[in-house]
Amino acid sequence: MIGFETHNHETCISDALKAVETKCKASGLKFTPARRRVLEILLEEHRALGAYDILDRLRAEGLGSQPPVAYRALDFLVKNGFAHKIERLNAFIACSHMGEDHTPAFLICRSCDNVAEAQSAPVRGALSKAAQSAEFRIERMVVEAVGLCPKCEDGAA
Amino acid sequence: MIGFETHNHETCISDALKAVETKCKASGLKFTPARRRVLEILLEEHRALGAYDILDRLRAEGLGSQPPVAYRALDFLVKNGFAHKIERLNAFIACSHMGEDHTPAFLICRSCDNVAEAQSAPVRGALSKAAQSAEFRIERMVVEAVGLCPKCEDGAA
DNA sequence: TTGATAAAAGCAATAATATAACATATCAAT
DNA sequence: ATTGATATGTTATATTATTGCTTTTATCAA
Repeated sequence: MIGFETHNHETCISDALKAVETKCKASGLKFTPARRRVLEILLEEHRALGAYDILDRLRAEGLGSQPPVAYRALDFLVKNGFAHKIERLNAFIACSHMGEDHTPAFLICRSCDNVAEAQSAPVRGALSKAAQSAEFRIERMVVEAVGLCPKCEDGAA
Repeated sequence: MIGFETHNHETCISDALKAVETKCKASGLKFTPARRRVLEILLEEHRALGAYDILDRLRAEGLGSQPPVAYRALDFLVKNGFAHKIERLNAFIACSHMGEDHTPAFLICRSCDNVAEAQSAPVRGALSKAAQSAEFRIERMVVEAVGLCPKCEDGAA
């Protein structure tokens, strides 16, 4: 799980961008400058950003100034699995498992708002059993846990 | 799991209200008219309602006309576990397991927006394992699955 | 190369969701 | 009765998200 531990951020960004480029080319998706820049911003920050935070940065860079600019780029990224929306925060974060087909589960620190992306495959398994008995067919899942990350647990205990 | 199957709605409402009354009395919580009415509305509808849907009804009944009226009542209900917020829908629903200490998991039908509340204890178990390896301490969880309920699966397949 | 067409971007307006701030009222415990 | 804590009334505003319409750009077939 990528999340609270440190890592080489430069390669993390460039690897992710490369993976997305490849996937877009393969799928005929258009990885336009605005979409690319929004993903870069999310990757650089490496935390959940609100649409208007992103819009502010786009504005500052002359890449657009109206809400739809940000929302369209984010829609594209989310729809194609390159980013996720954290419902709890009304915010967006770059995907940590580019390319892999996955259902994410998020660990959200309530103190510093950092977000780690865990795999929710076991979670999905557990829930689908309950769903089956209700004859409910699960298509997508949102799993968000709120708590304290290691740093904040130590610092602000 | 309460949810998509039919049931006796009258007793379902009155039982829930009675349980909440009891719990409030026991805990020294004030179950005021506005709070009670909001819970009643949620119980009657038996589905997720937006804060402004609720506000409209309160307005029509002369119980208050400004957003804070609805949000305050909802905050009270959610904080004390009598209702839940469905993050995915920005909407609120009465709890189906009044009194029991539980972490809910929701099954949301994308077609009719009905919501069933399942238990997420096994889900929590699955996730806490992943969280442990990241030294993350989970305090609360949101589990929301989107899919098709039995009725809509049959009807709109 | 051009013309058709589908996707994306530009732009203005507004909708939907939620909170802040502050004054007033209620109620329970001293 | 006085205090302190909680709840309500009210105005205003903040935050998040979408609609609708026009113009531009990319794609692709003739």
